[in-house]
Parts: sequence; structure tokens; C-alpha cells
Amino acid sequence: MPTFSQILSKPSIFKDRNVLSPHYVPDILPFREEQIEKIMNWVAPALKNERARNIFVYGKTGTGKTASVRHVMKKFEEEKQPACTCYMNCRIYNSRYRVLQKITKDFIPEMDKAGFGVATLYEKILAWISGGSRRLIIVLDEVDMVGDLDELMYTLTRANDDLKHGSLSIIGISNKLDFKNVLDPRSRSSLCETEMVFAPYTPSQLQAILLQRSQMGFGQDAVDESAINLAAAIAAQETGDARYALRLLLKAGEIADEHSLMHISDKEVEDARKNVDSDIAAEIIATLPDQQQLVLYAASALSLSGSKYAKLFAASDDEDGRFLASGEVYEEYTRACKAFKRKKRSSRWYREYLNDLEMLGLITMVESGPGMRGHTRLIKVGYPPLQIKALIEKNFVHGKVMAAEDEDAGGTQEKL
DNA sequence: CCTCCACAGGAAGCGCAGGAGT
DNA sequence: ACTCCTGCGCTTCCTGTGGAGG
Repeated sequence: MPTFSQILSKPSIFKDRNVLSPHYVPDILPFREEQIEKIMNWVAPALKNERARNIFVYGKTGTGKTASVRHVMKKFEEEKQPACTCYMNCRIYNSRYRVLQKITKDFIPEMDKAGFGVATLYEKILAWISGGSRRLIIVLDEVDMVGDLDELMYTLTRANDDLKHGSLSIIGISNKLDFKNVLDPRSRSSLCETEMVFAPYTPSQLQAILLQRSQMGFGQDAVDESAINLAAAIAAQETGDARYALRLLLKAGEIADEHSLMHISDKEVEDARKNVDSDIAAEIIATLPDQQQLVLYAASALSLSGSKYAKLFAASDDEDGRFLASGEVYEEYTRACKAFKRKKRSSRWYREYLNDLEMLGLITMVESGPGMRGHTRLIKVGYPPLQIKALIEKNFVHGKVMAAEDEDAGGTQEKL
């Protein structure tokens, strides 16, 4: 058994592991100078006591949207003015109510509790802005996750009409390129007052970024040039996602550490790739609500045991695409609920779960064409079903027994 | 052709938790 | 302490929709 000091003194390939983390915002963002300057120009009016423009930033994941905006916000806050910013990720603050609540919580400490109505929160925010003639900029990251976005936009834009002093501006960030088309025209025109697109990084840009970070994160020459090129190529093939590329590098480093290597070559990057893909899925799955896990579990279990329509698909199948019919997955889900002692949800809500899972990229769905009865969706799990099944089983066995008992108690109460 | 099947997804509404107003 | 009120997760009911089968 090693001691902690032995573990800590073990040589590591990492010099500063932190710079490879997805949350790290470097002082210099390569290839984004132009975008940063533009955003600064649009935001600057707030420092001369005018309203900053609303900005809508979009581009695929890992193109530096969030990092660039946060970079500008950091610079902005360094100026001591009645100007302030409020950043939030709408994956968490995903409704008008929660967004307003977050704003009040950040700036009005005595309001830091739940239960106020929308109107109350709105009034308090207006009074706070107006009272200090403030220039508030709200950054809504992953803004497409907000359910009642139209209402949120209406509320926020209306605030400017109601304000005599100060103002409120919005910076929306989204990675859904077609997202603004589903917006109400009115909210679109206010949110998309100014637009900016972040193009994916090119392979050579990714290379440069990886080189910059690897020099900061690892010792000099710890990473093969060809390994960096490989990681850049893999990420470029995906979507030009810098976050993914950095994650590859981080994982490659961890693999090197495990084998006590002081050097990263192509092999470690290759291995990292396999790991990272399933890591990403495992992370998403672990944070999924119980019911959605059960649906996913049912789909994986069924794709292992085989669809009853297997013969049908075999004829028109493109390679291994094992599709399942929505109905049979629901039946399997019902069985899974029984097995894990959970209360099953109605089929209507089950369909909502399917949509959620698809949005997370855990499953893919297609409309049933000719060959199948009626109007059904065909489901395919996006990752190896055996792994998913095992992972969810583990999630349910570990630490969730109490929850199962609670559900059970609820069930008996119902019968009374 | 029509009818039925097996779903998709909108609308309404219900019960609950937790805070406001009194 | 009590009645409202609000948001949330969910169920119930309902109206499409497009191919299968007669």
C-alpha cells in the first residue's frame, strides 16, 4: 500500500493540468480576436451610460463562443462603472422564472429564496436597475434550452420600456444553428438585434490551439507533434470542436500517467479517443433523471435481445442499424419499471422522454417509412447497448435503493 | 376506395410543494 | 395558522397522420 506522499511525488507528465480543463479560459483566445473586438464594440455603450446592444451568438459546440463572451465580460467588469453582468447557463436556468430568480439572487441578496412570483421578481429587478441607473448585461448561455423563451424575451425587452434609468441587455448563446427560426418573430427581432456566427475551427487552427495548451499543460516536448496533429484531425472530423480536442489531450495525458510515461504519442491519443466517447455518454447518463434512465435502459436491453421487427428491418437495413419500434420499447420500459420498482409514466410522457434523449444524442429516431404500420418512430441507441445497460443497472443498484423504497411506499399509500 | 392501426404531439387540467399575503 | 398563488411534473383526452389490409 503506497503512502500519499509517494503518490504525490510520483512523476507526472502534467505541468499544469488545469489549463486543459474545459472551464479554463485562457488570457489569449487564438483565432477569435476579431469576434472579441466586435463584441466589445457592441457592449461598450454601456460604459458611457447608454444601452448595450442585444447580441445573439451562435456556432457549433467548442467553437469558443462561451469563452469569448466570458472573456469580454471579464474585461467589462474590470471597468468600474454602474455596469454589471450576469452569466448563466440555461441548461440549469431553463425557464423565464428561473432566469429572473437567478438575476435577483445574484444582485439582491435579501431576495435569495424561492417562491416569489414572476411579477414580484420583475418589479424587484426593475427597481434595482433603476435605483442605481445600472447597465445590466445578461448572458444566456445555451439559450435554446429555455422552455418559454418567447415569454422570457418579451419580459426582458419590455423591461427597457418600463425603465426610466438604466437598461438591460441580453447576450444569447446557442449552438443550434436553426434555432432562431422557431422563435416568435418579435422575440427574434429583439434577441437577434446583432448577430454573430462562430465558425468551426479549421484543422490547422485546432493544431495551433492544442500546441499552445500542451506547452502550458505539459512539459516541453512531452507531446509528439504527430500526436497533436492526430488529436486535431480527430476533432476536426467531428465538428471542429476545440473542447473535444482538449479533452482528448487531457485523457491522453492521464493514460500516459497511468503507464508512467513521460511522453504522449499517437497511441495514447488513439486510446484516449475511445475513452472520451464513452466517458461523455456515461456522464450524461449518470445525471439523467431516473425515468429517462429507465427508458434508455429499456431501449438498450431490447436492442440486445432483438426487436420483434428484426426480420422486417433486415431487408432494408443499412448495415448494423438495429432499429426498435417505439411501442415495443414502451412495453420493455414498463417491465423495467416493475423490475426496479418504479412507478411507470404514461405513454404520452414516455414520448417526451424519447425527445429528451434524442436531444442529448443518446438515441436517434427516424420516422417509420413503408414496410411498417402507421406513423411510428424507430429508435436506435447511440452508444454500445451493453455498456449503457450495465451502467444504468449499476446506477440503480448503488445508492438508489432508498428511492425505490420511497416509490414503493407511495404505491402502497395509493392503494389505501 | 375506406377503415383501422399504432402511433405523434397539442390542450387542458390535476395534485403537490412551498412562499406570499392576511 | 390560514388561504391564495405559482411553477412543475404528470395524466387524460383528443385530434392528426400515413401506411396496411380488406
